[in-house]
Amino acid sequence: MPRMNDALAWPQEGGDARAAPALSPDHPLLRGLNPEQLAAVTLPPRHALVLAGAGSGKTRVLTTRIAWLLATGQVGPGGVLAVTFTNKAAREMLTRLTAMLPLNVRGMWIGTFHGLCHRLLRAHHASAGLPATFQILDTQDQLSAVKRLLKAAGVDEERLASKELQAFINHAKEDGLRPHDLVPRDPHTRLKIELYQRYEEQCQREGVVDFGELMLRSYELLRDHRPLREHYQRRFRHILIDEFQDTNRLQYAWLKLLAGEVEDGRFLPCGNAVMAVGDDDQSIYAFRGARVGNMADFVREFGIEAPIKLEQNYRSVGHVLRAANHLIEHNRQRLGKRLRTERGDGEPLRVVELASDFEEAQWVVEEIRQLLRDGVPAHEIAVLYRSNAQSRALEGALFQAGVPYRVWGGLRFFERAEVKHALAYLRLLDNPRDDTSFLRVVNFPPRGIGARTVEQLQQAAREAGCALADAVTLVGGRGGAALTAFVAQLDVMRERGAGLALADLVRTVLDDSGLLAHYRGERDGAERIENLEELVAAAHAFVQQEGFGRDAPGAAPVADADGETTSPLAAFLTHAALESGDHQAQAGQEAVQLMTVHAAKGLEFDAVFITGLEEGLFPHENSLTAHDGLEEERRLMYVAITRARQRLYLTWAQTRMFHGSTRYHIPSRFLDELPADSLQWLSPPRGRGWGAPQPAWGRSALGQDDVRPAGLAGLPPAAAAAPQAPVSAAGAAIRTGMAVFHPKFGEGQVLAVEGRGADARAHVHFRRHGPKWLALAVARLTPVE
DNA sequence: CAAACCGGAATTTTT
DNA sequence: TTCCGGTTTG
Repeated sequence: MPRMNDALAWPQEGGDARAAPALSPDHPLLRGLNPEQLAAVTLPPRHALVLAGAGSGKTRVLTTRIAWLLATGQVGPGGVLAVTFTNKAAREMLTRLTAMLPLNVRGMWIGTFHGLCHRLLRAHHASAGLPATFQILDTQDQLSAVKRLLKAAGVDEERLASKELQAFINHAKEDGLRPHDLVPRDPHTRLKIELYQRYEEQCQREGVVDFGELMLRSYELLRDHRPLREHYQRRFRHILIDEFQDTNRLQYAWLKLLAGEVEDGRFLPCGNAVMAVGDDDQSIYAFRGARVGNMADFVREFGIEAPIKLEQNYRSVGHVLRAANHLIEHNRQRLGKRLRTERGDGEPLRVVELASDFEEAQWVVEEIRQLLRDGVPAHEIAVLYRSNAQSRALEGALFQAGVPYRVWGGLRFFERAEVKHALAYLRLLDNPRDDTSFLRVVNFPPRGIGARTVEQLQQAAREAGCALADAVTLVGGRGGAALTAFVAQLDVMRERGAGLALADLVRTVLDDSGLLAHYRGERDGAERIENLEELVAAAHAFVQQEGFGRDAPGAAPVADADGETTSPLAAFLTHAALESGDHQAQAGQEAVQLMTVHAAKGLEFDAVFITGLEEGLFPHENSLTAHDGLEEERRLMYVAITRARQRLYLTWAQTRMFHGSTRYHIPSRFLDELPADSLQWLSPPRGRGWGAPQPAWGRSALGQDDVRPAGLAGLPPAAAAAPQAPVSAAGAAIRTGMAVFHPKFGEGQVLAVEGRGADARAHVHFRRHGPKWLALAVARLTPVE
């Protein structure tokens, strides 16, 4: 336990009071801030809500605020609590802060919700009812724990899917609810509550906590231990939260506790100040428990008179912002905010309609090649989509064209199977009761312990009420012997590792466990071995970075910032669990970036393509049933638009492969919600057919780019796309791009041909009658020379 | 124990 | 269509 009277926080007590602050507005820290930013940075100590629009310099404000508070002696490093959602954001804050001020970063509480909760729980594990060695279950581990539980309870997957139970548990925790807080409305819910209860018992027995538990347990720790709570309430004079719109119920409750709430809505005047920074228009994580409503609640409960609005955008040109503002005004539930720029109009958004997802991909790639020829760096080009499945067509086209690209998403480093196996061995060294890890590697690499034996072991452990590792002697026969040998092997590893530096310990485990040997013998094992080598390197780097000292023995206790002790191994395991690592070794830096709109949040690019702008896809059909689902989709579109600095493309395709069959789509309603005079249709505007004044699709009609040489391809979409295989109808081969004649509709151009045989259909734009789908078996279409 | 086979599901994601 | 997980088969 840290000493409760720590000379924490504020300089008056810490004895490091600085000279009277230079409060003049020309203080070097304040240089270049606009009036709103300045107001936020220099606000006197009181609660505040900062509504920070996209690209408004939010991170700068947050970090400068902290720097300002420190530099002016209003608070010491120990008195600041700054919370983010991602490690990346926390890291960035720290980096920028240390660039502004010479600081001892180690004493500062800047981190993710989960990282900080973890820190609290480690420091006060006994009060929280946790063993000192408790370990963290990631999502995968949690699911296997749930599956195991269901099996033990004799509930089969038919009756209750493991994923459903997992989601149930997580949502309950996000709302701060324990099993006894839940009311069973029906038998199914009753079952889930019952299993939630048993899940908790299982985790407790095994000494593991899932992500939700980190949050909930530390909330309860503060709630139920008054001296401790008051200690931290006194300590943290300034609490800052980033991305406040993404907080869930529990996270908000946690913040309120630290801010001095004693009981529902009643606050102790403990003199601290909470600065919540967020953007309700960028709230896109309701599906994982985020509650935009926390912003309005915050205003009410913390007595905010007027939020500080950061509406000056430093990222995008006028047309982009106008489109974003216009779109988001279709949402009803908003705090209200309007982005402005001083960067000039720039060029209008380019809207393109294509016949199929395939042609969309082709078109995008052609356009990308032109951008590259114009000198736009590849990493400044992003292709965004609503769902991951859409990346396939794009990847195919990029690959064929030889354009280097990088897809975001997929498995992260610490989530790879081989890495998880290695980590499971390491976890068992620290905590032999970790049954999830035990089961993961008990027969991996294969060592003759089959399903039957494991079954027996689980049975025995259940009956004895002990961990699997402690039950091995209870299993007889050949299986029992193999199990005992396995546990003995772990013991040997533990002993051998005791005197080693972390990286050497990891290497020893890789060898002794047989993992390396196993993958060496596998055909596709090379990459896995590389990753395991990478793990050794990561352990080494971790020790260096965390300052554990080069020669610190693996098990030697090392003091952390608050005088707590953790072994390097335990710290490394935490690191692996809380920071799942990069998305993939970046295959070549200079690459076009492909990602979902969600993944693009917080990023910016010179040129952005938003693809798949179709009803059912974006907005996604599944979202329409959810409460406020459409508004969230619209916010998602808002996020997508505001990623672009200069040039923004919006594409949609009439047909798309969806679950293996072709689906016909109409354009997204979001296209209709954009200001027409900020759009430049590169294909015929919908509903106007060819009769309308030719807009077009020529270079001449394009917006004048005042920032970057335009030089875009301006291709006619369908005509430029690769011709499809001919489909013959009534003897004549109808192909994409071809001019055709129909006895009733007259002349037109084929935009797409799809299907085969009797089902073959063509999408034709007729001069007089607009776009039509025609069955080739029926329609009398003839090619025009 | 690995390969082969079948059925079902297929937004979005960080910790 | 593709991917995953589960089961069956060699």
